[in-house]
Amino acid sequence: MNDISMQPKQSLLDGLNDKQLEAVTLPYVPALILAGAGSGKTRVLTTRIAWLISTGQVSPNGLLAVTFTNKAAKEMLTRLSAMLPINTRGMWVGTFHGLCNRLLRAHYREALLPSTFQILDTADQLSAIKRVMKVMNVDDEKYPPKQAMAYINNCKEEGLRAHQVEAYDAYSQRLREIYDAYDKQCQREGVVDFAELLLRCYELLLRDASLREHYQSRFKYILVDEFQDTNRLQYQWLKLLAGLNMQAEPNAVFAVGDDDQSIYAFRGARVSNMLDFERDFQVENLVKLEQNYRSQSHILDAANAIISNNQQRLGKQLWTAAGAGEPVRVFEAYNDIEEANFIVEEVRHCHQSGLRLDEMAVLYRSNAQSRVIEHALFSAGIPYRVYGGLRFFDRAEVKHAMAYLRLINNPHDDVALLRVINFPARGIGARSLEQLQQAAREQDCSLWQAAVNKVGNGKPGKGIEGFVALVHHMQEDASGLTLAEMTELATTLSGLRGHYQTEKEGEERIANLDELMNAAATFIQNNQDALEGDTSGLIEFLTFASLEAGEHQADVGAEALQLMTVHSSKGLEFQSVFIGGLEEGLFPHENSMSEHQGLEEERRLMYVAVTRARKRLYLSYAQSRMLHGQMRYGLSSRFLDEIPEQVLLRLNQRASNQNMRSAEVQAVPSSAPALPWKIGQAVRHAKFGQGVVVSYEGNRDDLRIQINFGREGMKWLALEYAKLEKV
DNA sequence: TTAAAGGTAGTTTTT
DNA sequence: CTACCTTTAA
Repeated sequence: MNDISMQPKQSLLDGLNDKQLEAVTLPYVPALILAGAGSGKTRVLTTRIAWLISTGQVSPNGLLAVTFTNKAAKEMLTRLSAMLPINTRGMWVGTFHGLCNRLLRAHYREALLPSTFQILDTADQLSAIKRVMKVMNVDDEKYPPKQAMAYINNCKEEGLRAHQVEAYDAYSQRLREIYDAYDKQCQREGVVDFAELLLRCYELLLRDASLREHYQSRFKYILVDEFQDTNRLQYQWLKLLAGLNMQAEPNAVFAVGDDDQSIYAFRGARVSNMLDFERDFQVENLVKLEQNYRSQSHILDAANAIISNNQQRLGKQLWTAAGAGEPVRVFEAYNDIEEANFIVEEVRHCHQSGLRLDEMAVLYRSNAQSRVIEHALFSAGIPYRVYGGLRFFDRAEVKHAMAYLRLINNPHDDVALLRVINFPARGIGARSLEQLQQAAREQDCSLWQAAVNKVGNGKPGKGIEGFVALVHHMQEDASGLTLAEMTELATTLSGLRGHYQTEKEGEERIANLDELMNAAATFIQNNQDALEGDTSGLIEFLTFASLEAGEHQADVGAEALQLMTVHSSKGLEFQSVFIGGLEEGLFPHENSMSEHQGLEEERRLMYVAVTRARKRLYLSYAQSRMLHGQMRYGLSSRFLDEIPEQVLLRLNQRASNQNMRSAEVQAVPSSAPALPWKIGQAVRHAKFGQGVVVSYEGNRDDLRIQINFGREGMKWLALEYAKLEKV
């Protein structure tokens, strides 16, 4: 079956450093690879797979490699194809969700799912939860649906079903009831949410011993990317698949991660899984990849210095063979607008001296910060690209078209039905929908079944009858068509196209519907051999759309400056990097202060940001900035103070805060009493240290002053008693 | 059934 | 300030 040469290709291992080589050629043992930023992590992971296969230690289908994003999985497969003369299609390389989906499709009966089961994305899930809550008569003021969704997802990510969750007070008991009812509704409608894919798969393997043993003996080698981002359920799943405590020897799990780059605790990631892994699997091979091939040493010095302030670390120090390079540039701006203008100017300089725009990135802690920067870039005529907008399959018109396709696949999919039963409008208002839902409840059936029971096969025209006839019509016409033709059918017959043609700004939407047809055709082309002859590939395409929502931004091609949050910069690298908004309260974000280990996560975030830069790094902050429609005065971020002064180049330093501002401040409070301190004035307090005056409250007799003390937080002080001195 | 008005919240995000 | 959601009115 595999006619691969048994001798290791020397070229495969060429150019690896000692540590990388050690990791790649580890024997059949559990291993933890601590891979620093820019240390060649992906290379080690893929070379390990290629080495295992080409030396005949395992066949391509005897290993499983799991990642978090489709991008990472795709990257791995591409590199593998380049290294090995094999067809990588069919290999178990994919995301947690993708692999679980694959397993559930293969064993849908054992998993108690219909063969047509569909996947709910976040928006679908929220609307499903709202529906459950309405049926249960839950007060959505007291129980916001978003919160209920977070509760449900958290439970699932902890591996807990409703009956396993502890709930002592009435409030959480109610949440538990919602969870239970929601799960039942999903089961009834044949849909699963993202977390369900994993939990369902985990439970299946736990319950079905023969299935479990089959996969345990098949996947002797398991490789995990970004291990620091795994949540509890994902780790449990891995342990189960590896046969930990079930076999004499667990399978060889090769976990690659970087505790210093763990920035997703807020969505359930547990860095502690790394320590647990070391203990649970009795790891004797901890390999640290510390040589960095990306940045010059001033940048690494800054990164190392920052991260060394964290207590909870496995410990690691990046180094480079490249030279010291340029110093880290620091700019203090008067306000957010000046900061943006500074960035624009520097980008222009770099660009003029030959650096491509897409070799530069502006990073920020929160999306709101991009506005001002975008404005400045737009005025300067510099092309830019913002990451993180709507993705292709998330667009409303695409979701509508997909809902019709879902109904062709399975009309009992209530989420899909509700999305389009009256879109385009066909006279089914809230009233008739209410009646339909009532009927479905009474007959304990899907909305579609209730609709059919009511109107039979339906007649063309308006209302529910028309809708039933439409879906029947689609289903009949769809048989025998290719996927692209089916998509065409769904968008025209439904009236979607017609609807957007009459709409003012419908042109782009029509273009997206056309693009969807292209996507369908491309999908079939790319998956020809994976799809069996007689299927249209509809189910597979629907799954693809849910699991891979596509690129974040539209025009990937053009050369443009890259704008993104620090989170979305993870894994990327740029010649020049700008990190803006380095102010207490913004970065580190004030909300993180009250979170458990929140500051350490912010620091890791800063570490990720700094290590994106290859040659040049700019750090900037503003003395004041517009936030929530209010002027905010902040101190510079503590992370700046953590960088040794000798690697910094301070481009400017303002003597003190009030100089620039006095003129403006005097004009603001017309009716305010004479104030001893101006807004923006830097002050010192005996207990809280240095801070900045932010605002006042009260009248002459009872005047209170708000001061931003940075790391001590925002304080209100009675002016009468507070002992303040000017700085 | 749509449009306008009002209210509210406002870190980070992949699947 | 502004984007988004819900309610309310035509």
